[in-house]
Amino acid sequence: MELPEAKQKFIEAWGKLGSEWGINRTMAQVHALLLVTPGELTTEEIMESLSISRGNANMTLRDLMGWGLVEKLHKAGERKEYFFADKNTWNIARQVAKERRKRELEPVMKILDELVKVKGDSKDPEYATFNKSVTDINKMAKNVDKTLDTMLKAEENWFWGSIFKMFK
Amino acid sequence: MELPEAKQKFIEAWGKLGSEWGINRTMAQVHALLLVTPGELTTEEIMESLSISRGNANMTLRDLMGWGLVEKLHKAGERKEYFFADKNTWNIARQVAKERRKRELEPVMKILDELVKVKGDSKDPEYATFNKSVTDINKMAKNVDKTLDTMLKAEENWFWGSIFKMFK
DNA sequence: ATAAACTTTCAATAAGTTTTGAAAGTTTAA
DNA sequence: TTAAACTTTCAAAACTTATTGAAAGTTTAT
Repeated sequence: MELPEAKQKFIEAWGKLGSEWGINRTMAQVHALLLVTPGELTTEEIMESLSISRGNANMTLRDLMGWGLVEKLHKAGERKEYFFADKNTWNIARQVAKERRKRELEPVMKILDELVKVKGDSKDPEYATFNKSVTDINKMAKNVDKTLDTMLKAEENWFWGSIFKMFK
Repeated sequence: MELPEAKQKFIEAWGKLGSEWGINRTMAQVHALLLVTPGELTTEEIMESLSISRGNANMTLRDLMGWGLVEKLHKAGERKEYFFADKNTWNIARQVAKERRKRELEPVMKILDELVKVKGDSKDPEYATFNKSVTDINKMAKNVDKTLDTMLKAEENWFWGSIFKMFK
């Protein structure tokens, strides 16, 4: 397989995975493009390379910056803005984990905390079932949250090293 | 908060979380409904309870069974089919992890394995950048895969216990 | 065999999401 | 200032996904 075809495949695969995980396909593709590009790209080049409109490119880049996955660069004496992605895979994973925790896990945990407090007659199967499910899910959410917290602070080698020592 | 309202909130929250993670909202809601229901429900009751059509209920229940999260039950002397969810949170998490690994992680890993093999001139920044990103992501995918594998085989207490001992 | 009780299918439609592109806005150099 | 070079916005259109509901299919009891 030649390099340009391989890049194309990578961009497609990343886009598909993104869309299966609730991330807009184009956003994942722009990210993938920047990951396999040495240096920076202009909006123009991204539009061209992925055949997307100016508006789409602009919004997608904005979102990617909002996720902390892409940064802008101004070159001295140039009008254009250049974009590049942090290419450290562990940083990417942490950044995504951090954002999703904030945007999705935290709101759900807040609701679960409320629901765990709901009082009722524990002889009533309706109540007992509700309470058990909510309590169990709440515990799991807290475990996930703690683990993410550790991950966010961890160095990659230490993290996986610890995991595999444990699960040997 | 009263029980019916609390159930409603739980169903909504679960539906929202599902849709953010690439799982159809209705599917997550039906699952949530079954999680807070003692015993079983008929298609009719699910339709009624969530205000969805017969066709939608049927397909959603089929999907949930495909994910291994819900089972059918035939009661002796009755024509109707009854549905219930496994309420063990750890089983649910494992089941979801198992299916997503099969449906999403595995196909991507197959492509990454191909892309890692692509040859080129390592002096060429285009190639070097591509190769590094793909190789790094491939390694991370393999780490995730191994961890999931451990999780699938693990007992809940042991799993979290090990994780927290490590990350103390 | 028949019919009642139930389940499944799927074409049509609705709802939701993404993308476009032209117009408005901004910045910079001269 | 002005105008060129660039970025941002957003209403409309395209596309994607989810839902409906009626018709077809299946099962069971008689």
